[in-house]
Amino acid sequence: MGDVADRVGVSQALVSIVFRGAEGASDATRRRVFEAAAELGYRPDSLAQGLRRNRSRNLGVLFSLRRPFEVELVENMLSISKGLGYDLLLGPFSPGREQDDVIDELLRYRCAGLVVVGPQLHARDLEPLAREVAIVEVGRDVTGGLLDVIRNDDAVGTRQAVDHLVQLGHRAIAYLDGGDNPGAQSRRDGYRTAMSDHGLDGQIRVVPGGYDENDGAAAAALLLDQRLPTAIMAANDPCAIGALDILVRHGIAVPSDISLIGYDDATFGRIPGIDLTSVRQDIPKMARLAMTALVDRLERPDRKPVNKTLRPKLIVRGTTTGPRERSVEFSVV
Amino acid sequence: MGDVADRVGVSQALVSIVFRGAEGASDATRRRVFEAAAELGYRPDSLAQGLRRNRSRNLGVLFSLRRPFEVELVENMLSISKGLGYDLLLGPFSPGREQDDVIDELLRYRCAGLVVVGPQLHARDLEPLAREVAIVEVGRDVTGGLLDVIRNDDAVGTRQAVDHLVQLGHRAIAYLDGGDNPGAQSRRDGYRTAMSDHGLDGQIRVVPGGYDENDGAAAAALLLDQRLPTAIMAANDPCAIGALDILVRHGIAVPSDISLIGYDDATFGRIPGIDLTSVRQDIPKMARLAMTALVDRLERPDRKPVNKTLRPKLIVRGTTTGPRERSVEFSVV
DNA sequence: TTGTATGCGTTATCAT
DNA sequence: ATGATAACGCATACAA
Repeated sequence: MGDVADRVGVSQALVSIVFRGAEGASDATRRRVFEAAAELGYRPDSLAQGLRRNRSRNLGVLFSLRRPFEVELVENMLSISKGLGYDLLLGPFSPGREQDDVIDELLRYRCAGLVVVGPQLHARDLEPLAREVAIVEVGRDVTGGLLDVIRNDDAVGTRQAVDHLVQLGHRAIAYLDGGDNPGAQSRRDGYRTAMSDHGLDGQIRVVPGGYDENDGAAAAALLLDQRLPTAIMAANDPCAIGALDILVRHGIAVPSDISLIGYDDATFGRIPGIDLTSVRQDIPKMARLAMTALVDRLERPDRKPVNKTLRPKLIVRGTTTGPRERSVEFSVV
Repeated sequence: MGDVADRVGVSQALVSIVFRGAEGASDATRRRVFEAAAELGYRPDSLAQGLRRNRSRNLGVLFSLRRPFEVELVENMLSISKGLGYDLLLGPFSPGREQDDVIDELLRYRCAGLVVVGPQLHARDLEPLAREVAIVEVGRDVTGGLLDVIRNDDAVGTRQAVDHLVQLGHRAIAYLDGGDNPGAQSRRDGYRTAMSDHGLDGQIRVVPGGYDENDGAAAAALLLDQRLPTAIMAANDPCAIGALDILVRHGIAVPSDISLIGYDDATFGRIPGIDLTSVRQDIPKMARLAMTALVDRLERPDRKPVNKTLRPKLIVRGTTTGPRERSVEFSVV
């Protein structure tokens, strides 16, 4: 920065003003500073900036690189935070790097706020941290004390899916569970309650599964050993995809033999040929809410925690249709 | 840090020594420093550290969050860089953030070295930068001037795949192309040359495609309008998966009707039910080579550029088998 | 083994 | 509108 100042013949302070877009510099000076900077290939030093600024302009996000839903969320957050004038540092979980490690690294970079997406530790482990940094949880099932929470009404989502299937005439509807992943419990509860409300208690089947293709495939394999349902709901899209592959490879056509519904409806990871009926979470909106909640909290630390629940929406596509005749075989509870 | 020093009753410099693990502090002091730090919840400030150290301990990696191969590479690099004592900053491409922007942000954080994975700009655009920071390219088809290059012998990979299929009796082998993605040209060339070497010039069919499921599905759809081959090679795994879904949905069984081979063999994104025959790139090894090349260059800036090409390995799994009888129909060139 | 002093690049305060 | 100067948290050279 000194070089630029020398080149223009002004003080460092002025160059700083120009680069921050702060007031107190003539237009002529601004132009000359930018010119000189371009010629010298000058680039502001984020490290020094962060050090000097009392309140850091760094935000961090904890997530899993392997979950399309989270990746898409992060992509949205990246552009939003840029618009808000913050740097968003990525803190991916990876083999051997658990939540604590990632948080630690992010904090070393002076992140004043953290968005936590994945599951990992329980929310209560974050509460103490919330006194140190602003924390927003996304997609978890918690109602935090000090934490802001942006979540999806997962139970409503699975309920919509059940309603849809029942309306199509299905009764034997199996659920491929999401285990202890974020939102999984609500989704499972929503399925159970909805089935019960439709008088289908006897048809409730929750198959152990998870959030990735492996889990879906394993769950589907379990189903194959038993009497098949006429419809399957999966805890999320990758799970549905994994199940679908197993089904198809065993000669079971979707949707003519079995209807299939996923959850998330992330555009990334969506396989066009499959055209999966799925429960959509409004990812761009969740990203925006999370980032604004975080920034808002930084500006007003004593604001009372936000707890925003979004309503998902079933997107009907090509993997659901009415049950075959053989479904009658199951209809007797 | 001053707080810790006060608490223990020593100077800041000593605390610094202890935290860096440098020599010059008694064991007793070390213990007391760590104790005090734990009590106060002290955490070293990466920003200040980076600012003070002349040679930064920050590295950066440019990649796409949406490509499983690259994500897996990055996951490996994360743990490796940690072991080497460097921080690896993530610079993901995302909608609206092109290569130049990402590089700029990484450089602001004083990354002394960059690993560039994705395609985006051509290598010649990086050459000028290479005087400013150490740059390692991974997976590209370039032979750089100032840049280190770690790559896979893509042509050998597709050749192995062709050899395998020919050995099984296939002749009508179509190739779903990767467009202008990294490595795609070599893979295509390898296919062409291998086919030619087997006297199958007349069977060469390169279908326009790309590196994700969408591309694979679209390419497969094109194939469906024509006479089907007995085997399909895809430019990478997602492309193969996309094609597979289209095939299966049209009642074409894999491998009994058509054999299918992918490329990359990343464990992440691998769908267990599919059991795809694929050309494996040794991702952990590539990650290690890239990181060590980068660190090595930082320590010896004048070292002449490394250009390491790894040999891929065909992993035969469940999607390839001998052609059906009807393949005879194509066997007359 | 330990302490003192200086500077990294930037921002912010206070002058001018 | 512009300049001088201190301070951010830390690492390092040097002195003790």
